Amino acid sequence: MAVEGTTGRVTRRRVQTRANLLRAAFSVFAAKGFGHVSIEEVCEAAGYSRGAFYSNFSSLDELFFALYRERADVIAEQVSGALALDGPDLDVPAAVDRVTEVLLLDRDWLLVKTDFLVHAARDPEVARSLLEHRARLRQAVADRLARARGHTALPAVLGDTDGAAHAVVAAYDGVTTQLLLDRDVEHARTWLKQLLTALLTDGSGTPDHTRN
Amino acid sequence: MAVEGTTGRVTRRRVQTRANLLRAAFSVFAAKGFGHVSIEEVCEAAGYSRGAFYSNFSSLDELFFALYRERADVIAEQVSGALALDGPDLDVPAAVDRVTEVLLLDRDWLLVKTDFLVHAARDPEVARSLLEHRARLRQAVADRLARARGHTALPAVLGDTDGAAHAVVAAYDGVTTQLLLDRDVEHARTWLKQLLTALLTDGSGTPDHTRN
DNA sequence: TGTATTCGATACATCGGTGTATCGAAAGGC
DNA sequence: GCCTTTCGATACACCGATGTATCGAATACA
Repeated sequence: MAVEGTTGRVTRRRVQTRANLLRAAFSVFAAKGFGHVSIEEVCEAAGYSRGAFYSNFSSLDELFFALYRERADVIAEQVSGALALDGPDLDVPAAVDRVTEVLLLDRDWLLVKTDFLVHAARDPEVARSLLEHRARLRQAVADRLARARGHTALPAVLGDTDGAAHAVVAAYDGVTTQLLLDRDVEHARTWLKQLLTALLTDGSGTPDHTRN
Repeated sequence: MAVEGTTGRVTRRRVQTRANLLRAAFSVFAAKGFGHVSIEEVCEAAGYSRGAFYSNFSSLDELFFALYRERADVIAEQVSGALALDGPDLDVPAAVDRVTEVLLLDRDWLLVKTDFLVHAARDPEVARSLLEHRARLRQAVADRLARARGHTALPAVLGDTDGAAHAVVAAYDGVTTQLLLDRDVEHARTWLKQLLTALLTDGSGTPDHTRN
């Protein structure tokens, strides 16, 4: 069944097991990667039988999708929060710091996120959904940049705030790729800050690199 | 068998079938993604039986790895070529154009490459190998930038040419991510050029964006 | 508390993929 | 051209995962 049209009954236990399955699935997906995970593995990790699984989801894809949406929404909120945190204008560098802190937090999430990316890259429908999600986040960045206009002049090459927001996302994606390989979160953070600084300002900052 | 220590005989047919298997595997991997591909599928696509497969490779992973290395080396050569193409100094923008052209050519390759990335992200051994490969490419970029020093001043935020090379790679990775989703190669190219320009110079360029 | 209903565990049939062993047929050396 | 060696196709046994059907247990509602 898995998909309910009408809510027959409220069922308290059900939401619990569903949550447990999702949580366990996250670990398993992060560890093995989507495509190398069986339904049974997820069930075992969660401490349920396959009966429970099929009662809540109709396929691994469905669970994976649900899992991604849930976590992605949480992250999006955190980012929006970090962006909106200070007053009506002011301090791009500080905002950069906060956002960087939030974005490069959990390696497991990056793994799952990348898995979802390659999944979306092969399914136009999923790709649309992911593009929209990215667009929303990017818009939040653009809005934030617009509010800071005048304090920090953007380089002309990127165009308006929208172009700059694109650049910010690209920088994030780029740093993510490297982080997935070298597993050095701290370095990734400081380096993302540098990159964003280079992109969003016209000069002066402090270098530091010499890494793999 | 699959792995030969001593070359018993030259065997002309063998190299042919091996090449055929690799070529077919590339298509299949690009279409379905590693982890959703069976040995049988590859064999069928190549027009061989599983006997041929096991005679040439010992596992799907081995084939995938061989496949990646082969293509990656080709790309690396092309990039190096594009970088070294003009005289002992001169014209960063032109080099950017050429490299951009080479890098964002084949979507299928980007798909396979990303699959390999997530694979490497979960296997430290593979990650090491991939990091080294990336380091070599990045070094080529750094060398090229060093040769252009004086013509175009780099922004101080990135540090030396090495830092700048890091930034170039990150920009490429970032644009790749977006391209995987929106499938717009032309836009990705022009945009990568913009990004690189923004990163490698201190000012003045021509904007153009308004995209998803 | 009783009872209708939902949830999830167990059992079963099935299917697709894997790896190996065997054997006929190509291909290279002479 | 013969004969040896290698390559790859076929056949087989096996396993793990899938999806469904059934049934007992847990839960909401009266």
